Amino acid sequence: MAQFIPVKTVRVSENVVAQLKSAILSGRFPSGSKLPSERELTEEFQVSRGVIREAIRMLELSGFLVIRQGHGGGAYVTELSLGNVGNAFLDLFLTSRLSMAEVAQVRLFIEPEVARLAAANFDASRHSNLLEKAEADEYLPYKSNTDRIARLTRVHKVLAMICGNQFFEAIVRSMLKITAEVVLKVAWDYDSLHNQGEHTALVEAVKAKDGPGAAREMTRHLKGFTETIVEMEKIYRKQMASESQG
Amino acid sequence: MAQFIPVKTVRVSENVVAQLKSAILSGRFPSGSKLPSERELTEEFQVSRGVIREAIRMLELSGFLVIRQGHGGGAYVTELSLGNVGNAFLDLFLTSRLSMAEVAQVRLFIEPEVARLAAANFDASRHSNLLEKAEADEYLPYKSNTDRIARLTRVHKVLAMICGNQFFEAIVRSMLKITAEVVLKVAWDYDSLHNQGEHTALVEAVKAKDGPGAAREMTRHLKGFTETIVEMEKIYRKQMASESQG
DNA sequence: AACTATTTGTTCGTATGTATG
DNA sequence: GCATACATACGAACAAATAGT
Repeated sequence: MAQFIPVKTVRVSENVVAQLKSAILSGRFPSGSKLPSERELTEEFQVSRGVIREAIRMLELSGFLVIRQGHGGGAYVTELSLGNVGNAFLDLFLTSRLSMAEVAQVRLFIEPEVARLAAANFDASRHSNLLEKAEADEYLPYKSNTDRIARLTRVHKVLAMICGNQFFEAIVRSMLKITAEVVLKVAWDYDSLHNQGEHTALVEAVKAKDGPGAAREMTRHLKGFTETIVEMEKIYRKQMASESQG
Repeated sequence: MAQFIPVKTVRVSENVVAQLKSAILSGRFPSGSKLPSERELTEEFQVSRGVIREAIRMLELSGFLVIRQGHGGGAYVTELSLGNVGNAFLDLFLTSRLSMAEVAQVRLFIEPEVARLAAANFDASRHSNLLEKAEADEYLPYKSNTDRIARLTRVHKVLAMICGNQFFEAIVRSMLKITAEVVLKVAWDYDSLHNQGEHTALVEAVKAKDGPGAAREMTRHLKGFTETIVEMEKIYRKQMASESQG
């Protein structure tokens, strides 16, 4: 006898999410196009506006939509960003599911390979400006701490982009995001992390398309502050714990 | 003159999300505890139900909450799962932002290292049963294709767990998720991917705590089907494209 | 610079579904 | 079976933002 499958009472908003998502994936709503307005969607789906809004909120959070208010506004389909995986990783770190020691171990293994690939893939005409500017900007005056961190991580980001593998790029950016979170909140002793010209040899090796050299320099560079950043995590965790008391 | 910063009109539901999230992170709502009911939250935050629901929906999607209906139901705080990053990666793949070639390149680089770490970290008393069972189950009869795929990936998952770094584990599981998606939808020629006993040498090396051997076996194993899986992606993309027409 | 139209943002009241005891 | 305590869903209204006239 054929088994009956238990009826999974699925939330209406989940159904709407699934339909909209598959419509987007199928190309019916290409990147840049606009979804029907909330009121039109209520008619098409025959559900209330609250349901539509929940669905849109979820697709917005996943990075499929950006919402604009007002005349000509609405839900616009957008290119998925590599940054989204970073948010998921950051949440794991925030809940102490991931430790900085683990992040550091992965960085030490992956980033030298990324540097090697970047060197192999380096094309002076396309990448020179980007890379040189990233390094040159590092020690220019900065406005805010956020700004400061952004500059110190830029070389790593650019290399991840040049390496030609977006999976690697997403991973690297996630690790940088976690590292930045800690450094920013601890706000302590940035310059023990980076000496002036810390990235120079690395950048030179990449520009010379010297893969092994770039990998070696990246390893040296990362080893230089692994212990520091792991120490910073302890302070960070304490800080978070005490903030929640006060 | 001090620059004025444009007033960013933040959504009320975003504010609620931020407050709830920080309350959870602070430990005020530990894993397993229950948030106040929607109606109570309405009173505490002084906002409407709809806003509360949007906020809860977002926190649910991020993996912080599970919602249960009925008496004694409500929003329960839950441990964040490593699987969440997998969803973000899968979305990137679904939107063609990521190719299977990129996934394969990362797998070939990372999984041998994971195998090496797993071998180094292997503790017979804790891991033997898990690992042996994972391998033994591979060629047992299976009920569904989903079931089938789950079994073929189990050894990889177990090794990622044993390796002792959850960042690596999250990455490996993400790559397996994408691979499984393709294999499942193409539903074609599973057995060209895995010969009987494909994982035996790998598992033996790990049990012998032979790191380099485990890494070598993993490399051999992955090389064996890299081209196949990249070919399968082409079929997969075509299939998706034609489905959206019909 | 003011007006108007469109669309999201937010609220409230109400009704229904679902699981526990 | 029934009461209770939840989430789920609906509909009508008004507020706020934004682009064009």
